[in-house]
Amino acid sequence: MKTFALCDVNSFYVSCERLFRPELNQRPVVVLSNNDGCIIALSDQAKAIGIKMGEPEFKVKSLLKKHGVVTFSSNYGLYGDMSQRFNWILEQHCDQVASYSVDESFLCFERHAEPLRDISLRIKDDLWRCLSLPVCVGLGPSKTLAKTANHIAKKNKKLTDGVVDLRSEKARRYWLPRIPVGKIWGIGRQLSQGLARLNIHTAWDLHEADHAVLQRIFSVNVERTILELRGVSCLAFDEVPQPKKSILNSRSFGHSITEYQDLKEALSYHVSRCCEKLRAQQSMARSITLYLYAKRQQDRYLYQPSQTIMLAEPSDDTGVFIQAIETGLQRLYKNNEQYKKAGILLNALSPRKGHQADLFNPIKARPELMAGLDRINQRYGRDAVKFASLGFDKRWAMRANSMSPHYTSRWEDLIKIS
DNA sequence: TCTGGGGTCCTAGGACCC
DNA sequence: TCTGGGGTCCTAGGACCC
Repeated sequence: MKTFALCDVNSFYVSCERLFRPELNQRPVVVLSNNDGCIIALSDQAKAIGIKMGEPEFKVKSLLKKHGVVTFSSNYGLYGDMSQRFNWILEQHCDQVASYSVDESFLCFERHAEPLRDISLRIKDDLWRCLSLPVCVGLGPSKTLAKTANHIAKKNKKLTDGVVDLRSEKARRYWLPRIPVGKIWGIGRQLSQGLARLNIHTAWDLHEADHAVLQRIFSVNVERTILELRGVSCLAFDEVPQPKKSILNSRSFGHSITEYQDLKEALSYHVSRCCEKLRAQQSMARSITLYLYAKRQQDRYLYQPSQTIMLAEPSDDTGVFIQAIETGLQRLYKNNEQYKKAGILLNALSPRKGHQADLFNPIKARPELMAGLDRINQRYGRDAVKFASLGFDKRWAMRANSMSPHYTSRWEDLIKIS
């Protein structure tokens, strides 16, 4: 019998910052999103003050100040590196580890000598001892139950010691009626409201519901969730990450932008990042979409034009896509518009291997040039070599006013002990 | 004045075909 | 006044996740 475990780091970004600033361990700490916009990670102490996940920073500025909350801009270099180390430790305890996101991984146990609760507790101790990362572990016969168990462990750290096991019917009968249906993986706000109209309020109510009927009313996903709650595993383990089916890169600007040239530089930057990811997973793309965002009002962009361009054949050459930007941007650009954000989406991806060139419409591919570009930039840092259309002053650069050092990934940021 | 970014999957609807 | 049925493919948009 297979058992899934979900290991999830508590307040991951905050915990990464605290590793190098242990004096902050009992203090309220928050981490801001890109552009120092929203709060995307909070310590328990910050939650206790009443700060909420996802809130814009400017709205709680006075609260942060009043309680002396320590604020960080997000430092993705650091978090990415810590995430790798997190997985290395997990791999020492289980030979099947699948990273699900930067701060959580699924483990799959099929044969194990010890009780899984003991293994889970040891994983937890090891992560704390080696990386100062506090985690909770959820166990279950399906991924959804493992996720749910993890949620329960987080909400009841003292009672459960950070490990909850939902493999037995008895445990499910006890816990599922205590979980609001909206806390189940895959049930968001809309679905919770729809389910409430059918008098389904808790995870147990959903567990008991008729899956075929709910499939017709909602979708196959809801049906799958119900089966998973009953312990029938429907979601694959996916140890090897599947290649992405679309690749997106976008950023809000530090200040609004009106000039064509600045937009072109920003879009060229995003295309460069997208193409790097594309080549890293050995894919080619045939479709590129440019997005511009202008004027915000009450939670949404008023004006959000986009242009999709289909190439004659798939490519992974940054230069080819930069040319496409020019075409797209000329169609999109409006004089005097205040642009807030721009992005690039690559779609219609296919594996590079086995790619067949168009006999009648050849596009000059330069695989050696692109490979060289990637090698140089990996070694000497991002954009050590770049296309001229990226420009040189990054007038659109985002704000990041309280970034911590790149302790683990830049020589000059190494901690010095004197 | 100030509101993140990167993904996946599903569904509905239109175009098109026989 | 009356106007089929079935299928595929593509796109846009929404819901959800972290």
